Amino acid sequence: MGVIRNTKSVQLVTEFFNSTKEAIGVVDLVEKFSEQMNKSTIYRILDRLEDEGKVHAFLGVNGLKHYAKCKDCSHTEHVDVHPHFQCTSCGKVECVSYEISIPKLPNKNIAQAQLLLTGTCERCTS
Amino acid sequence: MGVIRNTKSVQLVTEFFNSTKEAIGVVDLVEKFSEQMNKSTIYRILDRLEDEGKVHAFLGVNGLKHYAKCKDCSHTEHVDVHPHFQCTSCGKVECVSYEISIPKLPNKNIAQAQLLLTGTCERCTS
DNA sequence: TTTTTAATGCAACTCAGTTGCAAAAATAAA
DNA sequence: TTTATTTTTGCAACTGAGTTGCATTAAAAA
Ligand SMILES: [Mn+2]
Ligand SMILES: [Mn+2]
Ligand SMILES: [Zn+2]
Ligand SMILES: [Zn+2]
Repeated sequence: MGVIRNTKSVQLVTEFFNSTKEAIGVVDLVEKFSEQMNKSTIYRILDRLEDEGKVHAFLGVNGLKHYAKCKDCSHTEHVDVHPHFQCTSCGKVECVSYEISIPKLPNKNIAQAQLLLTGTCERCTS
Repeated sequence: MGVIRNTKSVQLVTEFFNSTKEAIGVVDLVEKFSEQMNKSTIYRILDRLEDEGKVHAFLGVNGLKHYAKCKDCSHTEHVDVHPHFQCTSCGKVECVSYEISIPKLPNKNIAQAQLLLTGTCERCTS
């Protein structure tokens, strides 16, 4: 497909995802890079990185799109079905290393499962 | 809290939820009742029904809010932690009777788990 | 360097969801 | 039943995430 070009903006976003294990919501990303690049550019870069298998996306509790770096994914093989955790206190969102057991349902063909866990993180759990 | 008033609009929405087991997205609801009531009214009625425990809400794959009737919930006790299924072919969305096993994570206090299953439903599975 | 093709900025747009406020309807009080 | 009180509704305008068309700019290829 599209050969992703190594632009200044792509570099910045890529570097950011390499520097953190946490997931980040689009709003924060747009804000974070508001001085470096346009809103549309971020959305488009995220799209590209996503279908290249560099990052993966999921929705937080509020339905806001979040992104995090992929570990062992590629454009052709997107092995990224793990739960995500969102702290209702500090807002931190992260990937959870845990195998989701996909329930078998009669007469249904379940292709994917998205599990979103909410609660309080290590820092916020008193 | 607020004593929910038995208006014509509330009746219509309530009757609808009593008539189906499927979940329905807000867009479809707004469309369905577009001749009977205003968009804002639907959203407000859904809010009220939700915190009265009459219906429960969750987000579909696209992040669109969906509603379905509650089985054993009340205002004080909202026992509604089951998975939801969304057919990627016909768009049907429904509640799944299946116990979600909430993973224990070290130093995290997990309060809630939302599981969204996607695939093809009975009718769409050839 | 020149040519080709992809990426960007910008501004305008879409669409789900919200809000303030005056009018209408439901319930409570008289 | 009539009147007073409180909730609900319609409407129109707004918010905020995400998208789009198009002209310009920057990468990569030739
Ligand atoms: Mn993840
Ligand atoms: Mn349900
Ligand atoms: Zn936290
Ligand atoms: Zn189907």
